[in-house]
Amino acid sequence: MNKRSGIESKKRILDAAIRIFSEYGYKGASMRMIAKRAEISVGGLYLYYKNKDDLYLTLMKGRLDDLTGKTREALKDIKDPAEAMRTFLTLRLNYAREHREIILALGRDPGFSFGIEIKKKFFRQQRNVIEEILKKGISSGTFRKCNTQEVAKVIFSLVRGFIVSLVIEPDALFSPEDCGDLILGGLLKKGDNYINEF
Amino acid sequence: MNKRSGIESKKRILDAAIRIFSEYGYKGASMRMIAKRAEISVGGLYLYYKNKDDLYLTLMKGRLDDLTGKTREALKDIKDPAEAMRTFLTLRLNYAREHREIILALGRDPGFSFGIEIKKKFFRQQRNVIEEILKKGISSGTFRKCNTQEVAKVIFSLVRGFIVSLVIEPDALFSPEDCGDLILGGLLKKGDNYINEF
Amino acid sequence: MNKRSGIESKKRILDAAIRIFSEYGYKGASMRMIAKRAEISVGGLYLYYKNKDDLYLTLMKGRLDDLTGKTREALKDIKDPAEAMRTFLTLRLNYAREHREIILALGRDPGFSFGIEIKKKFFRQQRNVIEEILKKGISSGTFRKCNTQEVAKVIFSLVRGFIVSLVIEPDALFSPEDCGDLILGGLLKKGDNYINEF
Amino acid sequence: MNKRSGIESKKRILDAAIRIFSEYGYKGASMRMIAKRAEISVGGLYLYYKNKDDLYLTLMKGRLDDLTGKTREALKDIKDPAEAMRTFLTLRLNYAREHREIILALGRDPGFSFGIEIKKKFFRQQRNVIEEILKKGISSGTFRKCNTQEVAKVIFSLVRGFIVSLVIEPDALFSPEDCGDLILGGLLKKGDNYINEF
DNA sequence: TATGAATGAGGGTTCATTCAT
DNA sequence: CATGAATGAACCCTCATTCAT
Repeated sequence: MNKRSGIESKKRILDAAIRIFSEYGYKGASMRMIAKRAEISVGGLYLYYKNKDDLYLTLMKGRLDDLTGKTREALKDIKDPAEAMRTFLTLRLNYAREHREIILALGRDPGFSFGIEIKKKFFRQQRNVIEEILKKGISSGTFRKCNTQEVAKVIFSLVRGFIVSLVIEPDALFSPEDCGDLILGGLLKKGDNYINEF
Repeated sequence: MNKRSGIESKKRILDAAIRIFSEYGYKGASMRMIAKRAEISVGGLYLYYKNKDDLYLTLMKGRLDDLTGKTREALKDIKDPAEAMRTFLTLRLNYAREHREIILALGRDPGFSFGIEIKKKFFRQQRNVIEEILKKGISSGTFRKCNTQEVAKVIFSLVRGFIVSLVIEPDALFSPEDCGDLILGGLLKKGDNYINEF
Repeated sequence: MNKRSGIESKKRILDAAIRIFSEYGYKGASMRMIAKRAEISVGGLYLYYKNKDDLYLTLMKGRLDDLTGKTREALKDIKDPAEAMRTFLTLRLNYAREHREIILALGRDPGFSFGIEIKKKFFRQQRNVIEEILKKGISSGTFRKCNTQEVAKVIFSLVRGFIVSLVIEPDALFSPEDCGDLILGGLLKKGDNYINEF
Repeated sequence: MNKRSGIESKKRILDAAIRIFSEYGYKGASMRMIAKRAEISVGGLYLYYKNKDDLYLTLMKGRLDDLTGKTREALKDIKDPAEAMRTFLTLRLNYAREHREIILALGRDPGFSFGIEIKKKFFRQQRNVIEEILKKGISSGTFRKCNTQEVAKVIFSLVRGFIVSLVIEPDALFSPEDCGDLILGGLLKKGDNYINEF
């Protein structure tokens, strides 16, 4: 029996869990797998987490709160809406790449309902951040008028899709710069009048 | 024992499977559930499909090929790149909404590696469609010059994200029109010169 | 895989279960033990019974109903209360001896609440049978007046104690005859006036 | 770490154990539960008792010896056999009610064989007490002649059944007085000659 | 072509017991 | 004396898969 501090074990488990969950999904991950990866016994897992759900939820909640915090932090001093949008995109996309596991686990089949609530909350927060940028951009005259709520959804979906690509086909990943260019400039040449009442 | 033609049974199973897989995910779905929904015996399933993987794969392959076909069909007579892009977006987004099951199953936890190949092929095809539109648009002078491969990825991610929303939070769904406006026109006001060398 | 009829398997399981439950108690018995004794696989158990509780309850309910039926049957044509009492005692005590398993399982720790209800119902029925005999005996003048409810409890406890002896110390078993003698005649010599207002 | 004397801890554990065992049965009780109730650590339990069995056995042995002592004490100065019988019954029944825990634990599923020995010894002692009363009663002419051994078993079973009622259905409890009346006087009216050669 | 009883590995979880501190 | 983290076997239960019918 390796004696370890409780705190250390808790962290080891969390680290192992994020890896396993992101690799196999909630259902596909087994407590035995997680225990092995955490180099702890099966029973040991239950010393720190009430059950599989608890482990999963704790995991998600913690990591998501972290990302939310980082997002707000990065944006708080940026005045220019276009730059803010680029920053958001860059931060979000890079974070996804660097913290593959959390983000992967996030997109995976939870299989139980409560888990979804935590995610929804997070998604709402993210969309709100985008919408705020849009509103500022419109009122400052930088952005055209648009349905901020809808456009926020579109941009958020874009980020979401990027994340899914992390799981399924990493070759589909794109650069934050190109993404920013598209979002800000659109496809059409300037002077083109195709766009409705944009 | 219900006497049925093999072909009919095969179809019944596929229909049942798509429903169950999309509702519970690959891991969460059980052969018993599928058998029950298909009104066939458990053993009967194995008469038509080697195993769970085989059933899942056959399912995906068939439905995805169908969607690919529909996409090419809808686009083949459209000349204007902007309209083609809007058509693609509309088709793809609506298809996702109308065939929830396939698309959900597609986005859900496969839990085994081979399934990914089929998906990747489909995704590649979809991206190619987008890229073709982009190239035509640029060469016809309608679209600005851009890295078509990268931008195709961005647009495809957007669609992909839309689909994930179907599972996780349907309130995040947006309209194909708003989406088309953003993609085509961008956020910035005309005349704005923020965009690099776009 | 041994192919057997469902009904046969169901019975085999019940037989195995009664043995295991009576030997180890509800908690002490494991589904694996029962499966092994029934010469079936663990999974097979669950083909016929939803879970451990279900198996236990089905078991108890069936056997208890059987005993209740037998009791009423044996008593229904006996007119003489003293003979009825002797018959009841003999039947009950012999049944306990011959169906050790059920009765043992009955007295054992259920560990879950619903099981108790079934037992209570059975016990109440048994006490009612006794009380009826007492009432008839009193009204016919054969028995002295007494608090029939209380005395029914005493006699029932006696039977209950006999049963417990089956588990714990079979040497403590006594003959139905001696038991009948005591209940009917008491310890005191005739003519003795010790008894209160009996 | 609470500093306590070994003796005090030992007692605390025993007190906790009796409560837990009587509430959940041997199998249903966990060492953790007992530790918590005793306000000691899990490991602490094993400082005083080799294992769960040891704890259980020590517990039973101690409490049973105590009851045996009390029984003998109460009876030693009573000359009249009828009164002695009433006293025994009253003492035993009340003790069961007042020390529910021990008695409950006693009647509960031991799940392992050694525990039975201790109980058997106790039961033998109790039966001997009854038999002595019977013998004295017969030789003094107060009681009819009877097979003392058998009748002792009957009476002891009665007590035993009373105890089981404590667990299963407390409504089935009866008063020591009514019980004494039945045992001493029987059901039949005086003058009745039904009883064999009693 | 079809059935469904049977299997057994593996899932989540608990718990008596040990041992470094 | 005392702690409580750690262990691992065993528990109940599920499920993909097989096969006699």
